[in-house]
Amino acid sequence: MNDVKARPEMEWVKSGEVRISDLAAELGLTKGTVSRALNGYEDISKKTRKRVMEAATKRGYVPTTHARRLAMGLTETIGLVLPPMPSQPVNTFVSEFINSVSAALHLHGYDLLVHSANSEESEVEPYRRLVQSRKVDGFIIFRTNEKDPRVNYLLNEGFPFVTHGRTARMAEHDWFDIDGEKAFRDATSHLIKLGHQRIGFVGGGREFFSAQLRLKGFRTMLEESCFEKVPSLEQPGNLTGQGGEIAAQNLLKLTRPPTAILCANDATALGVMKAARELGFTIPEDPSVIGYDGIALGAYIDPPLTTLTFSIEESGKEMVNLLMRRLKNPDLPVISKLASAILKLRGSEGPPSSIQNKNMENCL
Amino acid sequence: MNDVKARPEMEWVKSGEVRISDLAAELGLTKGTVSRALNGYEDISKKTRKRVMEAATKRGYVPTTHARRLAMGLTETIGLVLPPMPSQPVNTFVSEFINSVSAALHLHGYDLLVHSANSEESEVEPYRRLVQSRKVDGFIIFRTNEKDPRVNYLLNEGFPFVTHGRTARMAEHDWFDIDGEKAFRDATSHLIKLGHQRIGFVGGGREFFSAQLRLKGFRTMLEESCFEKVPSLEQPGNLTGQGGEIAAQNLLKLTRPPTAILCANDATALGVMKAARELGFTIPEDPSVIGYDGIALGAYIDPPLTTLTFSIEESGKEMVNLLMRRLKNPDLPVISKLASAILKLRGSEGPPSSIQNKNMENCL
DNA sequence: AAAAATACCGAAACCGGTTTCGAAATGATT
DNA sequence: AATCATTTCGAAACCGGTTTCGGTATTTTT
Repeated sequence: MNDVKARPEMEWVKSGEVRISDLAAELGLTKGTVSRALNGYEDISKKTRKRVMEAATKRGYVPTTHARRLAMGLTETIGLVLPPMPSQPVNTFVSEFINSVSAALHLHGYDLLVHSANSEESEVEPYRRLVQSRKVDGFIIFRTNEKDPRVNYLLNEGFPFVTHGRTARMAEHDWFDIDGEKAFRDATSHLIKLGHQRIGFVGGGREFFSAQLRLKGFRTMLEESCFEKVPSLEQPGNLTGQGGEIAAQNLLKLTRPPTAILCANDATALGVMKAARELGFTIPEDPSVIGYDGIALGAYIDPPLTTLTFSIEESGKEMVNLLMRRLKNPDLPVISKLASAILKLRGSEGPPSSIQNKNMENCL
Repeated sequence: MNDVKARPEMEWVKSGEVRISDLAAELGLTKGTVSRALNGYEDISKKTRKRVMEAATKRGYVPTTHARRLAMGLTETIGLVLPPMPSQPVNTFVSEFINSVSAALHLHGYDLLVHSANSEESEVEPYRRLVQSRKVDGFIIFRTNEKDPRVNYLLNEGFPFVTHGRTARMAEHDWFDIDGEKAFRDATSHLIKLGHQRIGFVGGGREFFSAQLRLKGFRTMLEESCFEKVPSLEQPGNLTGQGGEIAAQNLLKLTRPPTAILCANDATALGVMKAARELGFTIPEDPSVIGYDGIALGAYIDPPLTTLTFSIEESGKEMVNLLMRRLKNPDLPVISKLASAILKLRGSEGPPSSIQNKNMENCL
């Protein structure tokens, strides 16, 4: 082992102060050689490589990110823009999702840049800025709308991204989604099997594709079971507790109120439960309530909220996989992945208190 | 207006493709001149500056971030490392906080880099990596422990950061915190005024400084009101619903159970309420329950959860202010800011069902 | 009108890495 | 031993900006 002559001023206390040129000078090599040694090029002798590696670890050399990225022409960073939040968000999806995405990206050596949307400007503005300043290599988009300006912009720009949720142009971009339609078919079927004959539905805004798909699942299952359509049992909502309250009031004041209410998400379901209580109804006997999202808090209320749940962890991982694939080869065909939600029975649903009609096998 | 001769190939469709050298060539200037013109240097004539600016906007020139940062020797990025999350978080603090911090940083031209902590490695490892690779200029830290390795590392490294929450070394670093002690004095006082004589407390882990301060506030107010100390009324918790359940079982099985239970956070309170229900107790008559965090969903449960709430928005803003100040001048003296929580009465507390002793003015 | 001051811009170094290219040193071949 | 192939490394260009310095061209001063 050839011991390098120790310098008198051995003050490498602070980390991150040693540059590649320092290493090179210390070893009597050039920057280029050190760089190649560190990056596993084949044209470096074993001996030199070893010397370089040892010196690097000893001195705690870590390449300066910006320099490396500039030289290599990439950012190794993925952008995630938080959509404007309701003043009081109800579910923890966002933080769990960020956590999962960040962890998955890290495995690939990527960083996560989180921006917040300024509600005063256009929805695509943050994306435009991020693209133009070349701060990111791609985007993770969630909470998609059917006609999504962000998707339009990025598609037009030819910039890589993956969405959580489908859009009208889903054939043109990679996406990951939960099969909300199937989820709501399942939930509806579950209620029908319990004996419910009148099932209400509280939806989300028309702009949310996912909410539309959930409604579709609900309708499909009713049709398959030969239920007649009752438009008044389908109430619009807005994915918030307040929306749920209003919708529930409308539903429960009907001359023949539903014996079960399916909600587009858990926040809505909580609003429904609150309104139902205030109107003197008792859950789950009358009416049953089912939500969607699987929020942890649902387990602590009375009765515990039955809900459709899915793995946010998995969502993040899968989306990162899709995005990494896209970045490696931009010309690959578009792919997508559909995961399913599972019905988590917790107690806010049950058989209807009075089984009015026993003619359940309508159309079988 | 001197119109630049239009080029035949006007295909600047894709944004982000024009470099400063392109601009310079087009204008017959040098890179340096264009750069100075764009950055408001005084040694550029009005005419040239105008020409440059117009060409820049016309061509949609945006400087490449990494190049600029490398040249200027800064990252304009702040790091935020997500602490390992409970598998099912109940509150939305993290997402709201990220949102607020990100927005505030953006106003200063800074980006937010979010990392997730790998639970297998040391808590400081992500910080070390971020520091060494020079990816960030500073950190936002939250959920501090009394003895916090992250704080120790960064202080030792002399690296800028601000914490949300105090630490044992709070005299050495900038911090922002909610005055949990005062908050719990207020809440305790409120319960005493309602007539409660036996008040239980469910705390957080000893490692969380904030939880300790809340306990202190509780004790202080009891002392001031000349209540005798009853150790069994102080239960440990872990800031989760499960912890609340266990603690509540212990409290409510006492021969003389408390008529009110103060909880270190809302998740705990939810657990307490659940356990109380299951044991046949009725809130708020017996016992009253108060939480801390102000989670939005607390308004939808039955009864709505009375809680101590504070502005996460403000927290984020203030922390960014503190950090920006520190970055501008690292040698400034340490400062801190304490904000207060307010008691949001929603219905889970009230007078005790049986006012046992009327000797309320104990020591006044 | 000559000298001095000022305005304005070009040239070049620099930030800290990566990568290409070619040359020197070493080893293999005949 | 001369020739050719390999191994190994240095030199230099490059990524895309910023900033310092110095030199004309233009004004202002005397």
